[in-house]
Amino acid sequence: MRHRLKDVAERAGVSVKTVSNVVNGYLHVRPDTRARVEEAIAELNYRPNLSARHLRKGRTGVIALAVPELDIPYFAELARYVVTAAADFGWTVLIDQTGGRREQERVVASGITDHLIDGLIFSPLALTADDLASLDGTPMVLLGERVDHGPADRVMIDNVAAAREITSHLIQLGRRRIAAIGSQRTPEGASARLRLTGYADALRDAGLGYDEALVAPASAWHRADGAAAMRGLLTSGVRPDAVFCFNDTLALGALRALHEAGLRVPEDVAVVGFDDIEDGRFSIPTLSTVAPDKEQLARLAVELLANRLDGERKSPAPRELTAPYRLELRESSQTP
Amino acid sequence: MRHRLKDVAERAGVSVKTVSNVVNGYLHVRPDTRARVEEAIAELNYRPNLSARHLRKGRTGVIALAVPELDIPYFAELARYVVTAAADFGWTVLIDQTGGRREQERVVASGITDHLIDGLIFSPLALTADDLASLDGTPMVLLGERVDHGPADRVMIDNVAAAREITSHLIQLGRRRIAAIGSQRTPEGASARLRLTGYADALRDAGLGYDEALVAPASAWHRADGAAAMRGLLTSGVRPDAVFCFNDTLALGALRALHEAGLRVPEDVAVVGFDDIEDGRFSIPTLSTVAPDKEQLARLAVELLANRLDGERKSPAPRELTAPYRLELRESSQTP
DNA sequence: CCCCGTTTCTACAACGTTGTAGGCAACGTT
DNA sequence: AACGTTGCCTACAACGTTGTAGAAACGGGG
Repeated sequence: MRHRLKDVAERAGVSVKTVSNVVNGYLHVRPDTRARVEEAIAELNYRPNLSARHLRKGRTGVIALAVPELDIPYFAELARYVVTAAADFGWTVLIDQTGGRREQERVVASGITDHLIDGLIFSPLALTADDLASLDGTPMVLLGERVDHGPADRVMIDNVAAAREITSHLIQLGRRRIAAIGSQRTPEGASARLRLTGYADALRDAGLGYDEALVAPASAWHRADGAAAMRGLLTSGVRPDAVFCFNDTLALGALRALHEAGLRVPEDVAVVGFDDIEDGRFSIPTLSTVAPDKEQLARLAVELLANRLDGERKSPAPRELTAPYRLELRESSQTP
Repeated sequence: MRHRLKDVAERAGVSVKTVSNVVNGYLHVRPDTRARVEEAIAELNYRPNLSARHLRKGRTGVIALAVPELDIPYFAELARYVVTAAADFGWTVLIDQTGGRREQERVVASGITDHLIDGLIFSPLALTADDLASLDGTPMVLLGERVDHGPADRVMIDNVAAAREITSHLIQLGRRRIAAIGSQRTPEGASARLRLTGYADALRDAGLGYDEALVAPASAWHRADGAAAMRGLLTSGVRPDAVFCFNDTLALGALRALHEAGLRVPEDVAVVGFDDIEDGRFSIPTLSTVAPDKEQLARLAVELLANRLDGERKSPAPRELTAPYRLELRESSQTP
């Protein structure tokens, strides 16, 4: 049922290599020979065996994308763009979930890699710089904001500036007791640290004090965590008039908690998030947020990986690229 | 940098095959030989070349999951469960996006398949029975409710019964003008047809008439489509007191449109959806929905595929399995 | 002490592909 | 007419792995 070059060659009355040449678009094949081969290919419904091709060529045409969780909307949207961008390079994308667990991230970074993929685009949460250093040199691009990974190609957005900008927006609305949800003390919390820095910077710029009581931690960044953190803030008596949530799912959870508490958004409390996931465009109220250019992030990551693959031998210095972002101001922070 | 069996063999002073035997856990290897080989493997950080192994073995250890869009939460959640279930069988999952386009679905079903993957789990939207029949027989399991695919292994939930049950729930609330959002006339709309059937059945059971004006089509099932359809219903003057949306994203869009129109949910209009995506547990109000057992769906699909791979030669009759579902009743259909 | 079965290991071939080297015509140039 | 050049094609080897067949060493029963 499944045919090989040899079968096509016999049917077309040429050598195996000639068929290979036709399949690969080699120039010097007589038109009638080419036609005969193509006919045989069609008749047998021949498809190349990629394992064999890749064994021979040393490349597999597959890259992996490793993300913590696929059902976090931000990563799902990112995955979509990466798959699209990779297709432009003729690559297939193998998607891995690490669950954000260091052990699984190490497995993905070293194990799964084995000869099955040409390169890796990686959004690590828990991986340490040491882990990365111990890798055999599978070409890899980091996608995200972990700061302490040591030398590696990387694509990100300026988290500090973005966080500062959206916090300033809240200040310009006249809010003065601005809470933050999503801080993390663990080493995994690099995004959290950067966004917290931007938040604190904006407060300082405006001459507002930084109040520890207004900063709520969230170990994970799911809706449930955002709701819990918001409830905590409300019962603690700090009475915020605005909340900067470190991602959109946290913000959606916070909206829910505010709703349950009978508070109006944005009249009583303004809410902003980070990531610009689709849910935020349809939530009640719609969610103001930092919108990273995900398409650009994905495209840059794929291009960096392509460069790394081509120049593999030369191993140029690691590059860091920054993708743009913009503020997407919607109902949750606009007085109607 | 990257080593082969041969390198390990030379270092350990044994034959290539002995190293292979150690790697594959072959029994008859003397303990001290095994130890020596394992030491060499560790020293060289040897990893098998999967392309070569698979070329030799005829299996790749990779299965593909093809879904229309990864950033549709339902598919993202499903993908997560499939990846997890596949891991139990030692499989890596390659995720493909088809965009629901027939052409891309054909490519995935026949092209990408080529020797790179052992099998395929497929949520087709646009693929026809003819397309499927023309495939070479890559082991495949369909995941979803398309009815006219011809013989193929398949996993699904009973859409008609589920739609009927949740519609009946609305009727039991005392609602009488129950709209439906998401109907489709295209051949792709198999899920839509089944859910519409269940909706109509429930109305008939209750002695309520089926009113064409209460059924709103939606070409895609995104939030924006749900919002648009709901606005259409509201301006058409049919004044529904409940809406059954054929999936949760439609329902979230509908909630948004109702909010904009100043209508209260569930007091003025009750809303229910289908799929039980995470957003619905935190929306305002929280969303009543049909909750398919996604974990079970994924597990059954992977198991069917495993069976199909083992018994490939025998090619048993296609099997259809049904996963359970339950109603998840939340605020959007409960009078507080 | 020989025979036979088991354990341990090895050599070889093959999976399907493509790069390399080279052969044979046909052509244009000296 | 001899020459190099180009176009077209083929044979062979190699990518790294594992199945097969079988050799060598070993041990136990006659």
